[in-house]
Amino acid sequence: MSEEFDPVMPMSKPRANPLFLRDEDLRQAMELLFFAYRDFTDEPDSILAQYGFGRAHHRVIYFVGANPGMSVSDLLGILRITKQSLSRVLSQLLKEEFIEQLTDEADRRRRLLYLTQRGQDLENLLTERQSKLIARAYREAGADAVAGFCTVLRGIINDTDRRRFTIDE
Amino acid sequence: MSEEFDPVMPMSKPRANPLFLRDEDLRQAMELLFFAYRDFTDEPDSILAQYGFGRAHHRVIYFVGANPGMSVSDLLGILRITKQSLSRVLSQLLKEEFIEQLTDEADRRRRLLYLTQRGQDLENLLTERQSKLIARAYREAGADAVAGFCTVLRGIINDTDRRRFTIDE
DNA sequence: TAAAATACGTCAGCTATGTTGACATATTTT
DNA sequence: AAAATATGTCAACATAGCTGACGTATTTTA
Repeated sequence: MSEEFDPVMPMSKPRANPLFLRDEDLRQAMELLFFAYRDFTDEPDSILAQYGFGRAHHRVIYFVGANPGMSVSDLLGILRITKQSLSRVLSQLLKEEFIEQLTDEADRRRRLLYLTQRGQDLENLLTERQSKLIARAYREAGADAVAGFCTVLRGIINDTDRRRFTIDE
Repeated sequence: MSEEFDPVMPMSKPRANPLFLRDEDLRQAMELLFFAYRDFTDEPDSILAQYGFGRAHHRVIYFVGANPGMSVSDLLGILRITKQSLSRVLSQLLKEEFIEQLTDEADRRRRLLYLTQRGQDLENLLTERQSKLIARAYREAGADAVAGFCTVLRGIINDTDRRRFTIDE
């Protein structure tokens, strides 16, 4: 039953050309994603904890910061969680004045979301930390690697959300 | 999207380094990671749900599958959760015979973890799905992009765990 | 214009997965 | 013999998902 694989899994670079994909290469990708995502969220998580917030609050703050005036249903579509789940964190953020919502006068059913100054400050703090991590990795890797990084990640994302990311720029 | 503020331009070296990192590029990276990780875990999550398992079970099954004979503390070190958290999922997996543990005869305090046939079957199913997603993205992106993808992700991972991924050319 | 659909919110309860802290047991190291 | 290590367990708690039911305001549609 035990396959006698290497316990520490030394992995090698995918070799060139006709892109022959070994199981090992694919496993490496999965582990890279696991470790990178774990470390990517680590520092924000500890900052948020000081505010009594969690990663769910971060997501809301991040996306509202990136898309000021987005509606609640826009946000639900991005996060892919239920409105009941969102409600819990959003209510907190509204109550503690990190986010404010204004009725859309063009469709008064809709509530448009904005960061308050407080929310903006927290967003800046969180994004700054993550930016530094990414920026360092980007600089060390170089422009070509960055392009490849983006290309592969886009390929992992479903067709619909992939359209959020244009290739040019 | 608002570009009225510019919280984090990496202050370091406006070098001959050709990599101009704009706030927008860094935000794109964060969003790519968010969406990719969300979609990467989506299909396994629904398979696991049919077994009454969650993502935590997947991690245990995955890493034990990749490192047969690893100890409980090895696993704790990778997952970075408390032993109490691990205990809950590990106990379930032992009880339902997806994992078995054998006492290490060289150090009888240690319990070495292995997948049972059942565990192996589930691991195969889950890994197969994720492999297909990654393989498609890899093939569409090409070998150079794949290399860049790995390089950047390695750069995001902390120094210690980064050593798991050696580029032995 | 009445009915249906949409956008949003809320109450209640459940599950999964993380946390601390305390304590126990077996085994190995000092 | 004492200390450190590896593992396990009990209890209590928090975060963040989920389903289902229901309510209200507003817009769209038949």
